Amino acid sequence: MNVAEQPTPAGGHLSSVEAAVLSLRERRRRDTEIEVSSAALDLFEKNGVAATTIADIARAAGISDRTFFRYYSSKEETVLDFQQWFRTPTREWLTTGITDGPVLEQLEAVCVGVLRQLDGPNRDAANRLRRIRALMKTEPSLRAVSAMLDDERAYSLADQIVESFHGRVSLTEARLTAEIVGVGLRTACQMWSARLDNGDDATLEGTYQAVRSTIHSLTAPSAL
Amino acid sequence: MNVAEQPTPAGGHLSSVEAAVLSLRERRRRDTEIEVSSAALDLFEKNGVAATTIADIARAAGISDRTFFRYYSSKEETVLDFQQWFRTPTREWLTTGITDGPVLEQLEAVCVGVLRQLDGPNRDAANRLRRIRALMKTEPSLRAVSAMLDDERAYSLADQIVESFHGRVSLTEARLTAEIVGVGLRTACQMWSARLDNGDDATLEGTYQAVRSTIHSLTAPSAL
DNA sequence: GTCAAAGTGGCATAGTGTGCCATGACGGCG
DNA sequence: CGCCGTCATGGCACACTATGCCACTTTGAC
Repeated sequence: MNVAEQPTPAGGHLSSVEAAVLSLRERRRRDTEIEVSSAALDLFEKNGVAATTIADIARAAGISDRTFFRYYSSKEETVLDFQQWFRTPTREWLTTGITDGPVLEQLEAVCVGVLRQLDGPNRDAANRLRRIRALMKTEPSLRAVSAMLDDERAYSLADQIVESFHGRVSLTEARLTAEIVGVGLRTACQMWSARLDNGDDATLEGTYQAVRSTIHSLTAPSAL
Repeated sequence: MNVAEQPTPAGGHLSSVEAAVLSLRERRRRDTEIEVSSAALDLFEKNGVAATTIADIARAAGISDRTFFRYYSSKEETVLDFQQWFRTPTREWLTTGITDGPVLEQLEAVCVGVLRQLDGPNRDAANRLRRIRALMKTEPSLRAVSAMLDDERAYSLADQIVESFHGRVSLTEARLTAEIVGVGLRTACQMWSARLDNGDDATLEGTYQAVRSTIHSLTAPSAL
């Protein structure tokens, strides 16, 4: 697992395992993705999301409008693809790492692993995440597309869980598990970003743990 | 509260208190909304969402394209406005009905009240909800817009909670509360719709209670 | 009846999203 | 090296989405 040529690429994409053997084409695609994503983020910060057109982004990234849509299906997605960070670890868990403990805890452990990466070795990824979260505070269209993507991800994650757990988990449980983790992650990111803006130094992992325990205390204690 | 002229309008909109004194303008607007919403639902069921253009809907509803955008900002929203059913009861709770019990439970009680309406006196609203849920199973764009609206609603609901509870609830708790209830409602609607498709007869309220207890058991029991 | 406010439709225009096709680069193979 | 299937790109065309502007009508208050 010797990652030499890309000591974490500019965009802040997680350069975990997959950097192993990329063909030239794949590497160029990766480069273009980073170029587009990073150009878009700059433009969004400078002019706002609404005032930035796809043509602007494409020009700044050195590609044609037509090609833009072969990479992303909307301008908002260009900066929201950080959600992919969870995809590979999740797939690995589902294919080889399942234990017989509670599903929710296992999934949370996977996420904590990713967050720990962001707190530690993957600072530029975390910085990019922070810039995006800052934008999301003032850009409803980013929140909208983010909600869309989150939902789609939770939807398909639930299906994968049901399949991988082979009947031990109902679809309802899987859906709720996926959604609860999603809510937690989203909220943790918001809080983390807010705390950093206040001058405090918070970690993503720590913030997520706090959120987790808040969820716990909200749902559990009310005797009923 | 004598509702004479509209014994629950075609579209299935909740005709609760607000039907009291509507000016002519307001009533015509309501009528147009129902006309559009109902025409859109028919077209979506017949031709699919993607194949239905805004021009189609507008023509079917007897308005111009330009006017369409003064009612809804996308074709998907025309059928997803049922989320508004929760708005009035929620506002009433926040302005006059707050107790000092746990926030989550209070909000859940509000939602259960709405669901009970749908199970009982407001059958046509429930039927409309079911048609929409059926569409959502096969129409990703509807799910996408729905996720967008849900998120926006949760976002603003959290702000309102913080304000109304005047410091007794943190923003984080409010956000999580709003999101958890949202997740529960969404999941309950899905399950309810799925059960009806299976021939079982489920109530929205009962399904929601089941979801609620599943959330409870997912988050609480893992000792830790 | 008069008038301000609001709703409506038509027009123009910017931006979004996709199919189609020609061109050129990649990568395997003889 | 040179051939060729595969893939990525850019340009073009086209349909749809979305909004601003303006003229016209309706509503509702005086």
